Amino acid sequence: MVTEVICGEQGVMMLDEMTASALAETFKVLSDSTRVRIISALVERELCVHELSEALGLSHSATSHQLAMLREMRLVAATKRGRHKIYRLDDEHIADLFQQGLAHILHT
Amino acid sequence: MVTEVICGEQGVMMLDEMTASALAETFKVLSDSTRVRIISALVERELCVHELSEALGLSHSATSHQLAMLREMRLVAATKRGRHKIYRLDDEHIADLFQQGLAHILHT
DNA sequence: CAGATATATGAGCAAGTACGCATATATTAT
DNA sequence: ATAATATATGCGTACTTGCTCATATATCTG
Repeated sequence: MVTEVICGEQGVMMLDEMTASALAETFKVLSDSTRVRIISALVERELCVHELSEALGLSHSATSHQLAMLREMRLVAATKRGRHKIYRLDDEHIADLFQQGLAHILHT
Repeated sequence: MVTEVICGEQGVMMLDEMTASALAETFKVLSDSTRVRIISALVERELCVHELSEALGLSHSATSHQLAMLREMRLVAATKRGRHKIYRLDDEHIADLFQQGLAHILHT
């Protein structure tokens, strides 16, 4: 008699909650179109808040809030120049994920 | 006299909202630790709902809800086998992004 | 100095999200 | 047929999120 294994006889390999949370946290950054657009622009060159908010078509406040979030996650860094604050990408990983994700979207 | 360009004199290259939204939508899938864990398990082998919910430590309902979402996005597919429904990954891209993201997390 | 410009940030709100509960359906076992 | 098992799904709820508004700080201009 053949005992067919259907379910639950082998162990399940699964990422632990802590690592999964850290990973999810990283992807969360790119899960909003505003942040995706900010990063897409910063991949090209560094920009000030004013340039970003104009390109986004959003208020300075909204833009600044998102930049604050990206700063807290150490994905962007800023340098003050006069009354401007110039933002740049400060994490290779995010740019890589962005590029790979974009490539996948476009090849479909 | 040297006119130093500070801001706003060059055009800003930025992804359009539609493409950015599509990209964000993709990353949103991986922006939750439960879904990350489900995908991490399905990368190894196909699994039924019961196995997933046990490994997750979540209710069958919660697990089923997340699987429904992944199904709608065509990232997983299911085959009914008796009273079990066996889920498997059905999108190469997501597995790639997951792997790359994980590699980045671990090398830090 | 006063006024304009550039950015930051707390509060509040509307929309979205992830979970559990209750319930429904389908399949298998007794 | 009845009970148990496996999964799906509508609803309610607690939580999160992304924006605007109001306000604050800093810098530049006249």
